[in-house]
Amino acid sequence: MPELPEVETLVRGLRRSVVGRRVLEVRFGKTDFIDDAAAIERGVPGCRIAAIERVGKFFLLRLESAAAEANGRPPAALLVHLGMTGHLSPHRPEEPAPRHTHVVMPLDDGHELRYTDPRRFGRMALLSGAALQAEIARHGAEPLKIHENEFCTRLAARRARVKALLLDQRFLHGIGNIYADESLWHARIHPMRIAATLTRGQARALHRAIRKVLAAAIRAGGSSISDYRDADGRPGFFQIRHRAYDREGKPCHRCRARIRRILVAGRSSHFCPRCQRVPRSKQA
DNA sequence: CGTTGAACCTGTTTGC
DNA sequence: TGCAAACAGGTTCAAC
Repeated sequence: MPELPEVETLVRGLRRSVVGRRVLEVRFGKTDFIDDAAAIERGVPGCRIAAIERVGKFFLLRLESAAAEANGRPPAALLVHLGMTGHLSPHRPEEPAPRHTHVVMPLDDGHELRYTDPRRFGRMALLSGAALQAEIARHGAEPLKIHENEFCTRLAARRARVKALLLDQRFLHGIGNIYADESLWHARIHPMRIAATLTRGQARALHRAIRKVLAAAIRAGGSSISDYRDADGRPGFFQIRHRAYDREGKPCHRCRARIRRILVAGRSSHFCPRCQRVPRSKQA
């Protein structure tokens, strides 16, 4: 569910509601998606949430603790990834917790921060210092920050299918299946095109399309396909502006040809067979 | 380097 | 109607 725009929307909501709050306690349901639940149980209670950042599809809850400072330990951060079905938001304790609520953190303002995730493809880890740096370093550039020239240069060096590359978090950090398909539609590029064979103009168009799509999606509060909600429980609205994703058989908004769905990099890929021409060579 | 398929897990939708 | 298969916003790993 959550790609960069959804995580960004959630981060903005959480900044208003939980930054500055102190975590009183951490309670767990299932913990098989957590790197080291015992470390979280030990290290998080008593900490103040000093800041919340988004890194790709990750949340970074920066923690401040008097104990760590006194011992000269580097500040820790709680890293959270929502996987396919994760959700993170504050609630009143009297509000019944839905099924699959696996982490509950009561805060000093009477609310509790809950992590809910039916499939448990998400991830949570308490990291600091070198381990935190390493985790961030293994991922690629932020798609809204990378410069056009660098984007084009890196694309030109790769023989992978462009869709596979957009989904590769070491190439760009934060794009998932929805925004890959939407960006390729806007740039009029077939998902199976080999990255290095794109013309400079096409590469620039893709860079521009990614920026445009992500920015518009953030303004719309993300895409709600079935269950995504922001920190205040409201759905996003970008799904009504999808041009390719989940539109198999529906008319292309540019040329009315029927949107097709094929498998690329093991993922459903939606594109317009007329606007996004098949690679000359073969395939698709 | 790159691709494919499976695995992780639960829920919902689709097809016969 | 009912059950099984297919599919889902993600990531990782083995095998080729």
